[in-house]
Amino acid sequence: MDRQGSNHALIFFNQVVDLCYDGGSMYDGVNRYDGVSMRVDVMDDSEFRDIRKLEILAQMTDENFRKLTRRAYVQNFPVRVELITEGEPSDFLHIVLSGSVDLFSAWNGREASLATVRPISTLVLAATIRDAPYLMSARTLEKSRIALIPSKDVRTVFDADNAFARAIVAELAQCYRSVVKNIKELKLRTSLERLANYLLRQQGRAGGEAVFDLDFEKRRLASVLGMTPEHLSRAFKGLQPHGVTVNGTRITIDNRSALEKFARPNPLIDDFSS
Amino acid sequence: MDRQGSNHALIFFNQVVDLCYDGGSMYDGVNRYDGVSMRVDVMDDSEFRDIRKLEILAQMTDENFRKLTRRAYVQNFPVRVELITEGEPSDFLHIVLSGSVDLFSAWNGREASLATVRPISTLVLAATIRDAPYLMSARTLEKSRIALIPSKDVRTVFDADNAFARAIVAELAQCYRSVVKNIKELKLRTSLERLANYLLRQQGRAGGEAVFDLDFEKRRLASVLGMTPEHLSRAFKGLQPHGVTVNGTRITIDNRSALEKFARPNPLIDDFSS
DNA sequence: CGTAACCTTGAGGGCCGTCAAAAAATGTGG
DNA sequence: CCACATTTTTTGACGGCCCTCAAGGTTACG
Repeated sequence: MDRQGSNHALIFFNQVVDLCYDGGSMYDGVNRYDGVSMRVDVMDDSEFRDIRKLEILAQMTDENFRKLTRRAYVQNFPVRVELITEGEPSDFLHIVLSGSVDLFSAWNGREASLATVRPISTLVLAATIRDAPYLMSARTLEKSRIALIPSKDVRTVFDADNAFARAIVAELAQCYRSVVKNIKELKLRTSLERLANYLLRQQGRAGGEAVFDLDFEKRRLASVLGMTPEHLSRAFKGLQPHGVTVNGTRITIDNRSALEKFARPNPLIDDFSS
Repeated sequence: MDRQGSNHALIFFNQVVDLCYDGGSMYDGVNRYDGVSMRVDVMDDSEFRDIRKLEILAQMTDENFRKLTRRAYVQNFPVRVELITEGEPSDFLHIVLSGSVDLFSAWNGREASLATVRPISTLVLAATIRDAPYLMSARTLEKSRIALIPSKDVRTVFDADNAFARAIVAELAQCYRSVVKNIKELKLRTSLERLANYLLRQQGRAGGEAVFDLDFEKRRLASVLGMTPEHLSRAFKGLQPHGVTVNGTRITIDNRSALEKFARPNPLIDDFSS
């Protein structure tokens, strides 16, 4: 295992040159951001273990795992770096190891957040599998550590390793279902109802406490929920009669049953697990 | 091949008893609909060939195909029959052989169309794979012929047949991407823009003719596009300045380039193929 | 401590939904 | 094929939801 790690180290640094300092490379735009340099690292043992824990990688053979990670590398990105851009070919499968990433899309001068990706999971799996252009762009929401696996290697191993292929099906089916829930929410609920249900879900994730913090800025929350920041601000006021108090990013749910009565949460829209 | 067909015939009729006339079966409610009886048929040779053509079934071994279709059967449904109901366990993988099916969802007294399924493709693949409850309901839009494969058999063969598993990944990735496009459309476009782009797509499907017919009723189109029928009626008027004339279900696009200028179609939202 | 984000608040207006009723289209039984 | 009932579509009036623009307040960060 140690030797693998060392082998990779060399290859990773080759990749650094290719990917970060070459003129025409995918990531050459990164250095725009305040002159912050991206640290590119070997994928060390603990990271190997982290990645291996990913559901889609856990069951595959060691040999195929090695094939998959041979040309892979890990990189640290500062906040607000655009990792991928919609419309471009999907050169890499990205795996978020730490931090968080915003998936968004733009059209005709407008922009909308579509999802947030947290560790440890993948970006743009579907695009990689279909060898199709990205449908969404991605940018870091905070300092993030991200593994990049060449899409071609993913497809090669996908064709060779049945456990990997099956794991990907499960992951994709999960992703599909979560997007369907998103559409249902957009088409069936008003913005006030979406906010109310979001707060209920968030409270659940925060351990059910009556007081908890929003886990990202309101401007983004507005976009995720499909509304403007101004409207979100008013929507919070609109939930006061239903037992919600807001102070900065701190939310207090004084009366959960009242909020539930208004929000009418539904497992077929709000459950993340199934 | 003939012998296969005959063997299945007997099994199908056993299934008929189990599924259509038993008190507690999934489909016993079907006969509610105006006393119309569902015709349940053997899956004859031509239908075998049709199903086999389905991308997700084309590559699998004959033996696994037999396993998959052993307990499967084919049924004719009249218009407006609810085939599946959201929240119920996914007992069958449905394959639309002819006709068309509306996928929709309801919450809190509201209802929205989410997609239309046309031959030859599957419903609820993700639910079947994950052995999870349906997220959407489905009803026939017209007289339809539908094959039903027990979900358990799908999962069994999925575990045994690698070609099948891979084909399902491709199909799921495709479905995922199409749902993402749907979300982008909802979040980034106004209803007028959604209608304009829908007309451009529809014109393409109709062979590019300047005059073509809508392929389903306006009430449903409104729901698919995320608006009310009344608003759709006004939206059509709103597109007149952009070169669109409407007469009943007949659409005339007098000035495609003007419409495109307004609609700004984008392959990352409007392309169905990629 | 100052700059630059972000958040809030107000005013105004456009988009879009609801309700109601008339017109048109569709389906049904004789 | 016609007459009738039903459903769909259209139109009008109205109101609420939600966006835009602008300004002031707050927070975060160098």
